[in-house]
Amino acid sequence: VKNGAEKARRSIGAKRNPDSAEAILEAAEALLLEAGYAGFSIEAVARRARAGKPTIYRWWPSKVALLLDVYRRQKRDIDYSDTGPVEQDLFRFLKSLFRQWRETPAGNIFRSIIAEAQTDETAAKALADYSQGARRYTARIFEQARERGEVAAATDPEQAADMLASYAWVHLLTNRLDEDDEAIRSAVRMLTRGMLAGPSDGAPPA
Amino acid sequence: VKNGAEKARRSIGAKRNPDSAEAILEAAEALLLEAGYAGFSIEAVARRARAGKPTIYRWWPSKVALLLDVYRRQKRDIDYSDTGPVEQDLFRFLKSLFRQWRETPAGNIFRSIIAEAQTDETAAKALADYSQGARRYTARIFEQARERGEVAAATDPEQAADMLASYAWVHLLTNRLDEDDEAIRSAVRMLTRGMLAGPSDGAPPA
Amino acid sequence: VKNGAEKARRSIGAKRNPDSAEAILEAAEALLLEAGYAGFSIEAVARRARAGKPTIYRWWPSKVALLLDVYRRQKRDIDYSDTGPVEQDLFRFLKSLFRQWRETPAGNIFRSIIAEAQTDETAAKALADYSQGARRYTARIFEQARERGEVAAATDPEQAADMLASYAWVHLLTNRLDEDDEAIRSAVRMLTRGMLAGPSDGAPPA
Amino acid sequence: VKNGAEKARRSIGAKRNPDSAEAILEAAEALLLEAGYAGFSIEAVARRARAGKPTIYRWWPSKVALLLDVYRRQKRDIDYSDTGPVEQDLFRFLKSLFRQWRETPAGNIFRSIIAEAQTDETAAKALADYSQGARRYTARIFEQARERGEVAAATDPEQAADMLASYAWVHLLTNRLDEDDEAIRSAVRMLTRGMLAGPSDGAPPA
DNA sequence: ACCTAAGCGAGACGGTACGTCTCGTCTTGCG
DNA sequence: CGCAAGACGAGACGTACCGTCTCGCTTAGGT
Repeated sequence: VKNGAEKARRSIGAKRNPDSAEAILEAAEALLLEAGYAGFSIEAVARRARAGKPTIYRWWPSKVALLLDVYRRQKRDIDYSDTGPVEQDLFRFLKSLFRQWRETPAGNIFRSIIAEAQTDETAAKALADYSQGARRYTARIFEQARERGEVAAATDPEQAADMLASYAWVHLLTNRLDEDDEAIRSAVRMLTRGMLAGPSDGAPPA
Repeated sequence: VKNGAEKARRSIGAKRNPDSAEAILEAAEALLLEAGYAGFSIEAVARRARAGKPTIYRWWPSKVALLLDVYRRQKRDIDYSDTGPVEQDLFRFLKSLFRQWRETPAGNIFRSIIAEAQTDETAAKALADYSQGARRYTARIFEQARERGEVAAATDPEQAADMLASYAWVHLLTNRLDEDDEAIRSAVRMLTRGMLAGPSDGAPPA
Repeated sequence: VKNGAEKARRSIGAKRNPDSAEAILEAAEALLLEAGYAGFSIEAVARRARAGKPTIYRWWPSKVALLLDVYRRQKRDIDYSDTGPVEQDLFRFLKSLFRQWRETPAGNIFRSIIAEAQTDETAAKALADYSQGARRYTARIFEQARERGEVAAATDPEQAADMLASYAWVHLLTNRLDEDDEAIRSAVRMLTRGMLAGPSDGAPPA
Repeated sequence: VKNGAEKARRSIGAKRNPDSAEAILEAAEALLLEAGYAGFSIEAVARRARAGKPTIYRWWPSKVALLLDVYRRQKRDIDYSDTGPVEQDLFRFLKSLFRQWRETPAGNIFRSIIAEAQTDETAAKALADYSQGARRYTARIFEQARERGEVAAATDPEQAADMLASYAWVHLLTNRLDEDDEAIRSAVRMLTRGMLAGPSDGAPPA
């Protein structure tokens, strides 16, 4: 990224050197992009970033913590608009999330994180923390809809966000991010309107 | 399983020794049950099965192949009853699925396969095949419900099964298999009735 | 040594803070006493002395320099009495030397210096200087004995001191400082009377 | 040593590959020769021998064990002849030992071993075992002399060997392997005849 | 009845990565 | 300018597995 002949980074005193953090995150991202998760090791990141391993371990207690930081560092371009109607909001959200996961390294990084969490206890914890935060954030779409009176007062926004995220995660994990608009809309419809037969046979009551 | 003092297995001539295969699969399964995917290594399986590593590599070209064999060997005991009402069927299904995942190696095995599928192409293919089959199978609950007129004719059973499976998978992957009955019932309700506000504020239209 | 709750030392201006030097030397000494040379690292000394590593490096350019300073700081309490008879003098000398090496940091410090001198040129020089001095000093026991006519006029006091010191050093280096009195007396006897068979079969000629 | 393009060594079955052992010992020796003890690390040996670190740890439990093996592997050209007279035997022994220590890597290797033993517990043990063996071996010179009636029956051969070895070790450790013949002869004389003044003033009783 | 072929357990091999330790250098911010 | 503090790049430590190899054995099946 910089010129290869750059000077070795040094300590800048008894505080974190942001250059090192930057170099480490960049190296991690590049490795994930070039060689996938298989090529991603603390050793390799250190080598590429010209950083000492202890420097990485100092700031990222585990591989996943680093991975999550790389994931977070991706420029987000997710459409979280919660202006309603809710079905439109959800469609836009899923559409833009799938696109980002498809077209940037973010998707593969997040897949790696989920995979790692199946092996490593601390990874599982880190993922749980992260996904709870994300869930809470997404829940705002449902909260706004509830305030607008669009969805039933009894709806639990977090539960709804959980359901929504599950749908997205599993599509990511099974390489099905290329669903067409109709499939996504249909999934949203099931979440919002359910599937029970009614007077108008499942049409929205209103 | 057998007595610990058993004789060392030997070759039974120029053909595969089924006792060894059995011992290897059993050891693998036990490791997955006891320590999860983290404790699952060819080295550990060989040690526990008192088998040579080459014997494992001879018959299972990769870790994933062994994993998949262990998975296939699992006995399923899931309640797929589709007698209706559909919400009851779904509740029973999730309940028994979560229990099996919690109490047998199946959960850890399945988690492992999902994790491995993020890296390994074979695993991805196997997972795709398997999950499509499972989805189709689960879809029967919704098909039956449709035939009984319980759910709207427009409901896509596979799509519904996909949604249901996503909810289950993500709970497995994030160590949330211990949801109480009310949470499961609430998730089922969201799938079946949706969340939109109606004349009776979210009550089922019928 | 001091109360653990003491305030952090600070600079006392643009000159060396003797408190820090003192704390560093004390910490180094304590570490050598407690854990031997294995536990002696600049890192550990700094930690224990609550000093910054650069402070140590500022005043002691190398590990060896600090080691030598710690050694010089040791109080000696060796019985150098040269009143005769010479075998008694030598026995008392070895006895008190072994005791001091066993019971104070001096033994570990000296071992460390010898070890370091095998690698480090400065240490080798310092050790050579020191040991020559010590040899000359010890030689006085033999000189006095010669003046008293106790030992042969041809005896080279420095050579004898060298032999004596060698015996002591090697016992230090091989953890054999706990020899009983008889073993020490026997060693002294070999030095003084030799081992050749004589008219009275090894008895002193006189 | 061999041509650099040699094939990678492989396992030769469930038993030690002597080629690997050889390559490791050669690499270790070369490193000690070229860079001294400072450049000697398991890591470096493995790199140079094109061996895996575990292969080294499998056969040499510690750095010193390897070091000792390298030392033992040196072609020995020590004159252990015990034909008498004993003073001649001892002179020849010391002379040839000093020469070997001076002119081959053996001296520096042995210095390293002694140094390492000051730090590492297992090293100390290994050195103790080795030096006891060597002492017992050297003691034979004195035993033979005793059988010939040359030295007093009360002489303890091991004690004498200890004294002799101490003199040699300390000369090695303090870079004094270049003593001239007279100094060595004089040291031997002190061991054999002692220093006490006698009727003939220290002359041999016989 | 012999011989060959392949499977078996065992375990060593060259590697790579792990997470921790200490090294000696550097900067900061306070006094 | 000295000081405590502590981050930094570097690299060794000893361990765990990886996937491959060869050994010495055992048995089955073809001749």
